[in-house]
Amino acid sequence: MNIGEVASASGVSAKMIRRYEEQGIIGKASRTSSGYRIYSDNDVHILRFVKRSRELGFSMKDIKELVSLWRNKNRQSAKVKSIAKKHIDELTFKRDEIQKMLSTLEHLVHNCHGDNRPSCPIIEDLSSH
Amino acid sequence: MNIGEVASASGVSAKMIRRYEEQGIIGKASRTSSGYRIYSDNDVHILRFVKRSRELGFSMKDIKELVSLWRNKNRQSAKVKSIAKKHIDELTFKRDEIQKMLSTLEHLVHNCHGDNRPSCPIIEDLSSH
DNA sequence: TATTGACCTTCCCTTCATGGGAAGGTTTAT
DNA sequence: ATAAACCTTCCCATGAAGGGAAGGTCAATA
Repeated sequence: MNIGEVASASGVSAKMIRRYEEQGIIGKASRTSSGYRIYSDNDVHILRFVKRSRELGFSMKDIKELVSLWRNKNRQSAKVKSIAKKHIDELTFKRDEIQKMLSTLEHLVHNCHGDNRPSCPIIEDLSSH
Repeated sequence: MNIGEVASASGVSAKMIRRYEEQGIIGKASRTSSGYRIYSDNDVHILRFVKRSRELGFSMKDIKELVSLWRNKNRQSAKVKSIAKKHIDELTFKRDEIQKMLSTLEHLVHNCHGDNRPSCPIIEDLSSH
């Protein structure tokens, strides 16, 4: 398979496949005599793993480690679990930060008439802190 | 006040104050004969407005508009409200995406032994999608 | 066989908000 | 006078992705 084929088979763009190769997340693809990258079914599998990891919000740094644990038949599940736990903590923090913003904004929006007059609790909040 | 003084008075870094000026979010500061920027108390007020808006997660593009509405005594609160509503929708979407990731991850982590054996439902999820 | 279109290659730029740091000029206090 | 603490502009980095240019390759069709 060339890069376009493996891209549509995996759902990862050709652009990102080249970038993952640069970053050492996937191995360097072998090349045809004219320089085109060549891929196998196994590469599709790896790329799907990366894609699923991204969907769960893992950073590329974490994914690099997860891929290497995946390939390591002697891995300790404790290592995988600790990466996932740390990620859960980060996502929880982000979600809570967003929730705090939302609670404030919803309150302000609720109290704003939203008409053609200038009086506006949203602007008042922004200018009074 | 020079930029360092207005930075500590407003809580916005000198770096960002210069950038906001570049982006047209705040007006161009006047200068001393040697080129140093000069600020007034009113500039502190504007910078705090910007800072508070960032704390509520607004984009710089939105903030530019909010600042101009703030200054416009003939503004329509409906305009402010619509910016805030759109932002609420975006934050809600983000929060929900994160929540979906969290629900999956929490389930996986819960089922992972986290010991020195390789068997791991987290890795299995990632490699089976 | 020649052309054309669809692919591939690398390289650089853009996003978004922010920070780091270099090189050089200014102010202030000792 | 000198040193510390400022200021200036300019370029680079982050993280994950995309846009697009310039040029090479491949395959099908006229």
